[in-house]
Amino acid sequence: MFQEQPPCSEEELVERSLRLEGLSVAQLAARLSTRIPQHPIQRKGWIGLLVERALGTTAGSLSAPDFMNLGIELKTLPMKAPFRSAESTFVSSIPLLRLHEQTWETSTCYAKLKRVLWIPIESSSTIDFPYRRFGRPLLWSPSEQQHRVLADDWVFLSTVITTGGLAEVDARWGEYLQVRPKAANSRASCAVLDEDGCSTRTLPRGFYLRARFTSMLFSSHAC
DNA sequence: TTTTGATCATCC
DNA sequence: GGATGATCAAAA
Repeated sequence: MFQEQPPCSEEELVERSLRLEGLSVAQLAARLSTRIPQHPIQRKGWIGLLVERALGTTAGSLSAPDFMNLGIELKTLPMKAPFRSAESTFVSSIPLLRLHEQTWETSTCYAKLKRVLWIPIESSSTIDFPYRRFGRPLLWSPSEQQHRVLADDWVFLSTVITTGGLAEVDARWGEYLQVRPKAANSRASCAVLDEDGCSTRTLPRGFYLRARFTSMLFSSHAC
């Protein structure tokens, strides 16, 4: 199956991504000689994989930014209207047993958020899936203000988790970042230490960016 | 089985 | 309508 070679520079990646603007899902799928899954439920994550192939990502399933050599993470972003993202954005799984070894600066979360190539895609249910179009990509790094809030969120949530408070944490915590389940289903489990330091099991979690935040991010870069 | 890619479906 | 918790698919 057709796949682009990895881009050698940020400029090349941006140039390549700009060529997606205005393309429909059907058009990009045709260029990559692939078929669109029939059922909506089979399309979860499919757009992201399609764009990865179109742009030539290199990280595979590693816990690293998609373009490892460039330090850039790729995210498709469903937009229900201009500047209105429809969903939260998964950032990274939370390594519950090793989180205490990380700081914000060394975290896998920050590794992905320090530079992101956002590819907006129409997601309104009024547009048939194949006809949804890609918007103008945005190569973004957190502003000083955004960085401050993200760092605060991460430190706060991570501190609660590493001190055994995970059971209390839910998705309402955090201003820009939130903690939510990241698993095949609610019966999935992974190891974690409880508040007494005893090994137990819990639902795997991940850090997500709130839709409110990604909407803001796009409106602040509007021309 | 785990990590990636996310969106679905329900509850408020 | 929006946010939260649950879930689905591909790849390794």
